[in-house]
Amino acid sequence: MKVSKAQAQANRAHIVATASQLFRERGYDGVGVADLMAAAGFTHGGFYKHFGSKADLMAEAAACGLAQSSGSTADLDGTAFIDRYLSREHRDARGSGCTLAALGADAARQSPAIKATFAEGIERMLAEAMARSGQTPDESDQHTVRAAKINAIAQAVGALMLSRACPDDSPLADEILETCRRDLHARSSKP
Amino acid sequence: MKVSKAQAQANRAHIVATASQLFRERGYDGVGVADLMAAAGFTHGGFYKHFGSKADLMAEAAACGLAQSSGSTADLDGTAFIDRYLSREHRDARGSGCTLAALGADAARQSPAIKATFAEGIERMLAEAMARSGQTPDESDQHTVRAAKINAIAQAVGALMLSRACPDDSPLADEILETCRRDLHARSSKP
DNA sequence: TGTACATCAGTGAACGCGCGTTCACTGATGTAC
DNA sequence: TGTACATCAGTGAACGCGCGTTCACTGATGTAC
Repeated sequence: MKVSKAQAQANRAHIVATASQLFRERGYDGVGVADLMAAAGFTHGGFYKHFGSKADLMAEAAACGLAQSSGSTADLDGTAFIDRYLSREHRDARGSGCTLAALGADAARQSPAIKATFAEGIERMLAEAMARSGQTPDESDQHTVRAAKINAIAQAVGALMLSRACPDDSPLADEILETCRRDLHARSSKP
Repeated sequence: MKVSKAQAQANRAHIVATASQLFRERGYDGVGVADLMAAAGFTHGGFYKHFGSKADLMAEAAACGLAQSSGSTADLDGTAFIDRYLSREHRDARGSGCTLAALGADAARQSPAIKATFAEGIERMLAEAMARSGQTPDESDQHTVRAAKINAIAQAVGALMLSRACPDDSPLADEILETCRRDLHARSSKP
């Protein structure tokens, strides 16, 4: 049963979005092609009509996840972003959360193509963080602002990852989130 | 061919240490039992004379890696530790480097037993960081010092992970390391 | 101390299973006349 | 506009392969007499 060109394109996009979520939840090695296609509502055979290999999809899913997790928070200012990023809700919703924190460590073991996608994702998150903090972009202290954002992103991503590595009911998991949330607020208010 | 009790115990410890290194390099799903036993100098069949399952070994290897990566730097003061932790050498030597940065994201998808081991590892790294900074432990500002160390560890672990997620020759990979190194130095010198 | 036997760490073949990938087939879509 | 045919997204069986795990076997170690 063939399907219209527009439908096929929508199905493809849906597979990429589903994969992006499942990979964030279970890691690249934790999701099989058959798993993934079933989750998207298809049988596994059709996979190779859309993608050359699982690795190809991994690269596309990474790009999709990195674009979406930054885009969805573009409306927030710095303070609200920090609260949401380092919330228990975000920690417990890996599938719909930050791709950097969920798959950054996995990316380190993947192909240069995927690593390049992650580097672009970090640059985008950086650009958005700078836009969010409402700096005037007319000065040469851009350099200082960029450094501050790199520090903040590293701390936020690290805190989220470490919090997730703790058992679900661990007091340490909450302590890491709260401590870094307070510190990042203090840092962003007095530059 | 049987082997002396002492030798068997040494072999077991060697398998755990080898596993700890391989897991840090390739992730839990990236290393097979046969791989691992061959790397340790054995055939795969003997594995189950030492461990109940691969998951059991994963827990032991995590404990081993977390104990060793902190212990090996106990002699350094805060400044030297930061320089070593956020060096290119550490970034490029995942197998012998920090288990938190290499496997923290993987741990989030593993059993509560492994997560508990990681939480203990974070507590140990915290205790050592506090000892390293030479605070007098007689005050109730212990609380403030602990918060500062949590912030520093989150930032350092996040920076290392993000740097590793970038392509090998990426300027961003070095920039993240250098920026966070400078910031952590500034933070630790003026409390 | 010397001999006989039980133990058990390590070997290597074999197991079922799920993985990524391939393939012949289907049938609605899109195109040519 | 209507008819005939090529296209190709999606199906489901099948492929080889490597995984975690099991097992019968070996032979030096450790123990009992």
